[in-house]
Amino acid sequence: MVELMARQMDDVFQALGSATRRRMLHDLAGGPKSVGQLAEPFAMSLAAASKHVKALEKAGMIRREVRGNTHFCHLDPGPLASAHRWLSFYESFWTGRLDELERLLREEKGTIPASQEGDDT
Amino acid sequence: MVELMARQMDDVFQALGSATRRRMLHDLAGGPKSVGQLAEPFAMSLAAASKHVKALEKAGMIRREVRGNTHFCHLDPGPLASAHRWLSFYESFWTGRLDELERLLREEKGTIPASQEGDDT
DNA sequence: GATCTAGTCAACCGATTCGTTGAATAGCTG
DNA sequence: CAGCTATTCAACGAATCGGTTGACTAGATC
Repeated sequence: MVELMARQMDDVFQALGSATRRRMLHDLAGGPKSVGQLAEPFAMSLAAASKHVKALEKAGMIRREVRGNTHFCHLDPGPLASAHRWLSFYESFWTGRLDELERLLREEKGTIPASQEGDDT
Repeated sequence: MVELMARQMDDVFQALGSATRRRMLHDLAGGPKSVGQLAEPFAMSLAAASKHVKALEKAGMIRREVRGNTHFCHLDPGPLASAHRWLSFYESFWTGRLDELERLLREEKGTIPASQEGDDT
């Protein structure tokens, strides 16, 4: 199941809404890193960086593997794929394929994807 | 120029980090809507909805056309395309094409001057 | 002109965010 | 054991967020 509920989508996009965390994800694309390694590029306390890691973890984009003293963070691309998929809905819009967009909108009238449904306040 | 600066990316992802605003974007995909029309699905004051619209506008995802009394909002897909493109960097990760990811990372070494630690195995 | 409608603005409030610091935990090392 | 390393946790403060209400502006309508 690739679709995430609205709440999880909130977490994912909110996590992505920080250059610090985007940079961390990017660094993680090169392979697993410890929290300390992730924190290194930034002029902030380790505790602050640790909170960013926690935010990414909460959003499901990081998987933590505690080995001895150090916590290794692995990138989990699932939520990124979900976000990408959510945005793809609008792809026909920026590629100019409005007919395709219209098809998507019509098709959707029957089945409501969770990623498009905002329910709470 | 498709790339946005980090600050603008922050605005875009932060704007997307709310189910309310995602719903507004989705409604806008069907065509331009007034602020009142965008606010209608939600159990919140018009002023609150207006703030959400402003957030989307600040992120560049909405274009406003004031005609007489009412403000018509048009979807501007540019920032969505940027976000989509940003996420595409990780696409090879979730499709399992790790070799492609590695190529992207290597290719990027030349173009990005930031203090990134090079750790090739 | 009076009034209704569409929307913004400013002030306010409670919750959350983003950073700090100092203390605590747990593993490694001499 | 003492002490270093890696990391979290708790408390705090400033800033921002998401909502409210009441006042305001501007266009439409009678």
